[in-house]
Amino acid sequence: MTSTNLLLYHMEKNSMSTEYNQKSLEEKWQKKWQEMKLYYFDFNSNKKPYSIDVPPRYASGPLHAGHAVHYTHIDFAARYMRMKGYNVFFPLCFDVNGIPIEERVERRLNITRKDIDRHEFIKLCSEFAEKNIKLMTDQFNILGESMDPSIFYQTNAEYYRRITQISFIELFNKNLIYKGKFPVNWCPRCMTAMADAEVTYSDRSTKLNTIKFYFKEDQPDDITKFHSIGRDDKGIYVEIATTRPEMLPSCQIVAIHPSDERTPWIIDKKVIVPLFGKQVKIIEDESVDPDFGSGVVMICTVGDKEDLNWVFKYKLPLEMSIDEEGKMTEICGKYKGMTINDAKKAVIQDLEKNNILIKQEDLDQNVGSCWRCKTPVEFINAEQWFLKTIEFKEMVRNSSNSMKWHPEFMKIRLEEWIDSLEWDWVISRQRYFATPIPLWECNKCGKVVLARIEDCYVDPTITKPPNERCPKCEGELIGCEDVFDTWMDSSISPLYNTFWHRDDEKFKKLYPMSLRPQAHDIIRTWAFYTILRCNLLTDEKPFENMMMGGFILSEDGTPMHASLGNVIDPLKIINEFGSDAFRCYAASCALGEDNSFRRKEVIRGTRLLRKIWNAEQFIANNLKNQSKPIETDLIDIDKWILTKYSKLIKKCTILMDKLDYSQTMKEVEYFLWHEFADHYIEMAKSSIYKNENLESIRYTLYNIGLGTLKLFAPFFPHITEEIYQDNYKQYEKEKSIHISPWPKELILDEEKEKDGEIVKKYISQIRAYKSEQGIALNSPLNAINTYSTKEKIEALQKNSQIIKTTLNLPEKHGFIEGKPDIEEEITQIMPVYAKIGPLFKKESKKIIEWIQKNHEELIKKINKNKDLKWSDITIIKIDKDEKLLENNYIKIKKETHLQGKKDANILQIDDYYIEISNEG
RNA sequence: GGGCUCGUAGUCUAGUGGUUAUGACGUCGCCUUGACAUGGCGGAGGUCGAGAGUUCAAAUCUCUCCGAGCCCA
Repeated sequence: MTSTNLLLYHMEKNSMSTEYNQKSLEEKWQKKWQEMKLYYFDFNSNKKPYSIDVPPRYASGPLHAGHAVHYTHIDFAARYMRMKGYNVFFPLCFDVNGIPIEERVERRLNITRKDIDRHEFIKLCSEFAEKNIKLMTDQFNILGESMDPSIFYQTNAEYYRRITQISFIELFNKNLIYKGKFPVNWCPRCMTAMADAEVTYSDRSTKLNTIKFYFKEDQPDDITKFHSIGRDDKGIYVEIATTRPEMLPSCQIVAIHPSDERTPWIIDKKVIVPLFGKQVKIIEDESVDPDFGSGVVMICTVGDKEDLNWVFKYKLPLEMSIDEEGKMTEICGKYKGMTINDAKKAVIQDLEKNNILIKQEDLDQNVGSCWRCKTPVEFINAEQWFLKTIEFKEMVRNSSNSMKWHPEFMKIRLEEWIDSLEWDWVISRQRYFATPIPLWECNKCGKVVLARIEDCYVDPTITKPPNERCPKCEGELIGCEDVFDTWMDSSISPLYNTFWHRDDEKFKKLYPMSLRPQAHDIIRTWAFYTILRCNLLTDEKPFENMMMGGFILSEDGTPMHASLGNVIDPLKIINEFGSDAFRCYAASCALGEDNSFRRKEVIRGTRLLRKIWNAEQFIANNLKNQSKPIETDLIDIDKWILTKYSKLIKKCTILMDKLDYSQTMKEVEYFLWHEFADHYIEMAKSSIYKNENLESIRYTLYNIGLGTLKLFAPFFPHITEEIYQDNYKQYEKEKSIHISPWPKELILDEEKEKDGEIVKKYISQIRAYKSEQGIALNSPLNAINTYSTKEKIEALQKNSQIIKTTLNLPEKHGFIEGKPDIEEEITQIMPVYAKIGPLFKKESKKIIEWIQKNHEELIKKINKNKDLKWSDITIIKIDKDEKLLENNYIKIKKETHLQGKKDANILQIDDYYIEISNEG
């Protein structure tokens, strides 16, 4: 059967009975939770707040599997903390400003933003984003996320941008903002400045062009003996390799490595830039790679970051050959106004025509490009606004150190980024759909007039300045047309969330926030900028805990890309398997590690859910029409399982506090399935059918049934709610499992636990034996006696009733200490390395070899004396004398020869001997 | 080129120094058993990426190399 057929089959089956109909119950609860307003943050509550700085989802399109997993992880934390009694602050929020949305709109309408009115364009962007917000709000709901829509925000709203602007004004007043003319990364397509953090690097192939630079002065003929120096009818030249011939007009110097054999001959000489006739000097510099190209390089302003270093080192003039629209500038003569690519082609053509181009070779190159549109970035010397960053490196580092990172190693990424920072943060962008920079400038003296805090939000392209004329020179005030980098908005999310500048009392209560969840690819942006800015504005860290999600890869372990067709749509998965099952996969993803999408984990989810359903169904059948079970005299086996259950709760609580979801779910799953269902329920049900120990068993079923359901609740909110409502709510006061308290440990009885483990293993081994023999578990087994060690027999005797009932042994079955009529032979002595190793260190190997060599003799001694002493190992010199077998220095293996009674067989399992009658 | 993470059965995975490596999926065999055949019981399947080192003892610690992913230059 295909999975779809299977699903249909079960859906049909389910509709006829009380079985688990996943899909309809998930939809039902998603709707009901909304009506119940279950997840609202209570501003009047006295409960301790647990506040989550939720990543505002970027409103450029629907959620993919990676988002779905990340938000589900956050939901685990929110649901857990709610059950732990916290007042959970879990806002529904969206990030809406910025280039990616502008870019989508431009592509969709096939326009650039300059083709239409600025405010018309902003409106189109806003409409596009609103559609996605609505779509994603539904998706969050379908995923079962418990976000609070009453503390909703979106970063393009005036109420949010107002806070961005106020934060800028405060930073400005603290003298941390400055305007500077500085070469910045520039995307010629998006026509805006970009921060270093927005530049991504990718491989592409290009041409390396070798060009002749003629010497200005005559050179001695000898010089042509060196490589890459030649002569033709126009004179002597040096060869220079470049990938950017269109940048020739801004060539400033030519450089060669000091140890190059040609250096003494050509240093300080002048060469002529081809096509442009400009004279430039040859200098020596360590950072030239002598093996690249001809070993002689031209330096232009500004081709890449390396060029920029030269600019500062040699104080080169910042002549720009490319303008902000990616076109050639004045200095490019006849190429002026051409695009970069057209200019490149034209220059190469002209070089060829003039016999200046020597050769063209293919070259693989790593180029910086715009992280959104992938256009290679250029450097533009432009006036931009900066936030001082470099001088606060230590502050950010200290702040990060005062947080708890999950996982810890992710902190290193932030530190590495801090160490590598060289420039302040360019916060201005020449775009439209973003928060306006709230200032005006005098067109005469350049004085900056800031907006008044009480006036924000303002749009200086529309709003009038606070003063009509420049307060200094009476000049005209021009509204700033630049807008903020979108990270300026998103990196104050902790301030917005905690009512900074909106409500002091709430701010004091909520700041710093409890948890910042995010993915590791934006550590250098969102995490870094948030820590920087919140510290600058509040002198305090923005959050206590950092939860770093990994990447979700496609099923084959490669990154998901629309172009590769390997993108996983979480809604398709949910449609097929349900969202609780999808959440099972999410829970299986370890924090901070990259996880492939594993359909198996979703399938594992469907099975686990059904197991939960069936086990709870069994419990419900035994609680029906009864009053709430109360604590009573518990039988030993109930104390066993309740002790294990209590230990489970303790363990899971620790794991959840560490945000270790995959391990928590594994623990609960194992307990429910392989302790509670496989063993306890098997024991309990035969007792129930014989009306034995009903009160004790019902108490246990109730508490473990409800408790494990609660442990599962953060992971599987739908199924747990359905079962809670049907089976438990009538006895409990909370209207939903998701606001009920996290379970507590009930009893810890080490002795009963130990006995219970013996009973469990005994029963399961006999059960396996029955299964192998083709005997049903509840069919009678005509076993007369069980023999074993004192410890085990005592444990079995204390639980004899439930054992006999479960296995259907005869009432007169005896548990007898000792052995039946058998012969035993010791066949092997096994040294225990963990005990012998630390005691004898380097001697260990010798001793162990000796024991193995002399095992026959040692076996004889054991048969005689029941044990060995150190003195029996004659190569050892040791003062103390211990019994080796008793103290676990050695273990023995025995083989048993049965002397069967006439009318019985003896079955040996582990160290049990079970006498089985041949009759009946 | 640098940093971080990962590499364990056909596939995925647990495993912070103790020699017999966990579990799941798949696979093979047996079983209608009073919650569940979407179940139960059992079996087969491993040079723990490669090599070297530390140690009485290494999947585990160290180094080198190889491969994957992410981040950065």
